[in-house]
Amino acid sequence: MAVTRYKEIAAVLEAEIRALPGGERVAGEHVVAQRFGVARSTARAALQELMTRNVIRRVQGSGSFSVRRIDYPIDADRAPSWSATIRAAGASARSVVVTRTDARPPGHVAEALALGSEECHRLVRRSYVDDTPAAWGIEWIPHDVIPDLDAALRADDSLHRVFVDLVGVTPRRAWVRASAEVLDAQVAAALEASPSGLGWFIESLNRDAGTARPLCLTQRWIRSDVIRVVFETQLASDPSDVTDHRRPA
Amino acid sequence: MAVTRYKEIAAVLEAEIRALPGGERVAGEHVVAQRFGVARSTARAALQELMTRNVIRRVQGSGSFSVRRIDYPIDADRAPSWSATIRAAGASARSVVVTRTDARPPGHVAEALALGSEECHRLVRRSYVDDTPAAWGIEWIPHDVIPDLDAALRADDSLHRVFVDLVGVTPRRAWVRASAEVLDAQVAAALEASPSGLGWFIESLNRDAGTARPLCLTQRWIRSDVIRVVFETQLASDPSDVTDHRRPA
DNA sequence: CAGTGGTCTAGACCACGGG
DNA sequence: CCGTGGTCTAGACCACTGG
Repeated sequence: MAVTRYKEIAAVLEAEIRALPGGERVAGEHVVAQRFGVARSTARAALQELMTRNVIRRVQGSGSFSVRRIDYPIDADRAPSWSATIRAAGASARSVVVTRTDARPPGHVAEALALGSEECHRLVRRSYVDDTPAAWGIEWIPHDVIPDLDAALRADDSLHRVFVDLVGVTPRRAWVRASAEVLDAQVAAALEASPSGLGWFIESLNRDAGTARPLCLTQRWIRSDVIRVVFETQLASDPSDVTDHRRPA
Repeated sequence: MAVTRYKEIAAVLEAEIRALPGGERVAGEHVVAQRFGVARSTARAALQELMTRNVIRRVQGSGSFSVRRIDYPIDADRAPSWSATIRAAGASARSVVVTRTDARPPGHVAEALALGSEECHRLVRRSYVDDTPAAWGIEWIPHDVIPDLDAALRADDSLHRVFVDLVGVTPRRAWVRASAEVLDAQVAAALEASPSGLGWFIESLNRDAGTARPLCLTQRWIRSDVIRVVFETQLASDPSDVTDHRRPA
């Protein structure tokens, strides 16, 4: 139980920073070194510690900033909407289209969407929380679900709202597969995250609640320093929830 | 896109270490520094990088060792058994009882187990993968499910086997709540993990598959450098089968 | 341009683990 | 005891960001 200087410093700073709102500028390495009378590398160790604990975010050339992490709950009953989920947590959300092309999806994606060998929309989007890039990934959408996707997204940047308002369907999560991963270099760059930062990889299929028609398959990486993903999953039948759609065969 | 020395070194070492089986001793800081002709702190940065990427594990006073991460899938169909899941991944598994007491569970636990104000078993266990502590947590078990838990666990260290063989029930996951967290100091110590290491917190309820009787509520922390938890809220591998028992009302 | 964080050196002392 | 990793110093140069 060795008490080390940099952890003492980290503890002091953490208490101070936790009281701050998110996005606030905090003391940098040189300032911390001076204030506590240590070498810069020691001050740096303290700030790195706070970064791994998701207390601050550091941007080269710019500074260190306090972080407010967002809870992102995933369960079957919640609407599969990035913007609605983020806004429910009290932050601002937006998504931008990076590319929109037509492509043949990978085998298991085509299968999930009940496609044959035909192409479908391949939509690459980046999503933000309070103007921080937090998610990046691909949405695979069959052509017959939304013929003119470009026009639809000009009307509303929320894919969920496009489904509800323009297509007239109610997306619901059919299945989700998720794991925590070390982000590879390409994804980390797309998310403006530190290389070998941690994140979530989430793959999920949305179907229409009424007809069970496959609407959209999402493959998405999420920065775990910005988003705290929480799974709340009913897996088997629960007497308090013995409904027609959840009972095992 | 700055190429840095310690990342070059990390890349070289990673390629070498990935070819090794798990638990193998690898070159330490001083050796790496000599081999690549850099200061020890640079060699250290390379090894730290490999640690955050879950390529190696470092133990003070002992050395650096290659790591083989285990996949731990969670889904409705799989038996909720630590030992069975770990062994299915090709590693050795065991669990030891840390303490066994009677206690009143927290409110939401009592509710999930359909208990009133009575006490139940509070079982603290630590579980190992290849003799590395990988999981630690509490199992809450009603007295009427297993009256003499001590005796039962002397017969078999797998709680799942106790349920199946001695109690004659079939545990199945009813719900799961999971999130990736920074381990707090106490849990990190119990797992012999580095403080502020990363891990999973998983809370899950098991019911008997036949009667839906609540059997056990588990609150468990898992080291993410040893275990790669994968969530599959999946109904069936074949999408056409999904509609059978999972179609919403 | 000044200030930030990122990398790196060449030393030092310490805590810990195992033989 | 020796070798390991953990911490720490007091410098240095660099890349990047912002005004």
